[in-house]
Amino acid sequence: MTKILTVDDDRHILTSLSVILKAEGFEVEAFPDGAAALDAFSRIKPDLALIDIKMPRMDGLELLQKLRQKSWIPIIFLTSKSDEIDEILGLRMGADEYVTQPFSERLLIERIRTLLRRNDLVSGKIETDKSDTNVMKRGNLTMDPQRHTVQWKGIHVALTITEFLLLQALAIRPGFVKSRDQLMDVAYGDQVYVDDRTIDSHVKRLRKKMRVADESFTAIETLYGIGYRYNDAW
Amino acid sequence: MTKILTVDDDRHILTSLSVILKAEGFEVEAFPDGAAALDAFSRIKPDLALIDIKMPRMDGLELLQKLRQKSWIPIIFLTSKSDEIDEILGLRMGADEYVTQPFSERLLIERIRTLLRRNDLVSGKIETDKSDTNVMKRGNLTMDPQRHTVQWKGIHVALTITEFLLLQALAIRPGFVKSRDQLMDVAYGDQVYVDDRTIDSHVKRLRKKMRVADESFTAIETLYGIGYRYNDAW
DNA sequence: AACTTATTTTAAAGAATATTGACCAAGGCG
DNA sequence: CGCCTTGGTCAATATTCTTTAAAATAAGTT
Repeated sequence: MTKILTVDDDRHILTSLSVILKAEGFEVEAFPDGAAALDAFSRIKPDLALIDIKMPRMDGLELLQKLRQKSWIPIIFLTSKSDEIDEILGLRMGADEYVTQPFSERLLIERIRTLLRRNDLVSGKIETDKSDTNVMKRGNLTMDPQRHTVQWKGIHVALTITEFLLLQALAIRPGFVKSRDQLMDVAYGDQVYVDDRTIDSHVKRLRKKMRVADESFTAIETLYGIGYRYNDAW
Repeated sequence: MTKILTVDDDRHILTSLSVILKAEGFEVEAFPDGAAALDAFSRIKPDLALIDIKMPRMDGLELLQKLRQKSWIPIIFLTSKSDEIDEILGLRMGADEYVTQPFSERLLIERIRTLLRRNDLVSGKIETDKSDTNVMKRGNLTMDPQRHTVQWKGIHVALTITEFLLLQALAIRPGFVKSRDQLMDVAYGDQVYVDDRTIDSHVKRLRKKMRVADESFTAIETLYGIGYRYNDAW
């Protein structure tokens, strides 16, 4: 059964979400704060997460980043209309979708189903190997954020954290162009700024390491004047 | 349901628009400024946008340009009678229509319906694939700004940014002539000026690349002394 | 047809962007 | 501490793209 993780400090919203989702046949695991959700994450192995962007202690963006170290399940943010700034950041940092509060029930469900469908399609449906939820497969690429391991065509490739995050940022939506700024955000979080050439440098190292496993590795494309794109032919 | 995005810094107008549009059975997503609208755009996936041309921070023209990087939904500008200069600019830059304030309710609705109808006709109705955000289809042409991909009759064609923007500017309104100045504005934004021959050069390369995919490509027509026109026979 | 104007094409200079190797700084760790 | 890994920056080089100029062709005009 499809499992959804919900995180919101507002109890009311949390229960209302539960009701809605359960009515749709989803299994729901609800948490009042990011820390608790994070701890339980590996045990629960949800298929999708619904996260409030504004929370005390650990906010949604921070949680997003931490979760992305573990898994690349689809993540939907709950935001209020006025949170435009966070919206930008969240999107750039690897959230998949947004739902603004107060949210329409129908809309929310629709978004969830779309994302689940997309993920099934992309990962090839079979890969949803429940024994190890957080292993991600995209064509020839396999990444396990927990163990920090990467395989290309089954061959292990040792990456540094930055390289790993960069690859993850690229591979999370195959075929989509990412500007260097976007990649920066995913890999470093906002605030931090590095030179564009630094990204290039990492891409260079990434490609080089991948080519050790596969001489004809070309899955990371350069789009002149735009950014990079991950594209695994398969 | 047909979704309309509205952007205006005047709250009164924003609400009055909402009332009018909702009464007509449209779904409305309203934003007080360009930045917010832009951020939310991909999530909302509107079928049409109504934009005030005069706004603080990011003005309508700037927003238009940014939106055109993402989508070619019909866009209507709200302008005051005295904004003739902007009108010209906006038209050149790819807006579809104008409504001058104070606007007649009937007129506005009429314009909206016309544009929606046209768009349905042009895009062939079915193509409105909501699941995949901003893919644009015009007859044999498919463009995806997020992936930066172009297909002609299903065959992939690799374009540079300028070529991409130019093609987009042409294809956004099939059958309508665009002067070189207009094309320039869309591709570069106003301010920047390049020689007319430069446009020709790009058109030449565009045609050449398209002919690789399709030897008999003729969708970009030259109108002697006037400009270029995109016309996909279908 | 001769003339004028506009477009296409070619070729090449010029600008912008990307790649790469080298270097240095910071931090981890024996 | 000294060694090693990693990450960031720089600068030289390579690549790709854009623009321009000029010649060739085409289209409109008288």
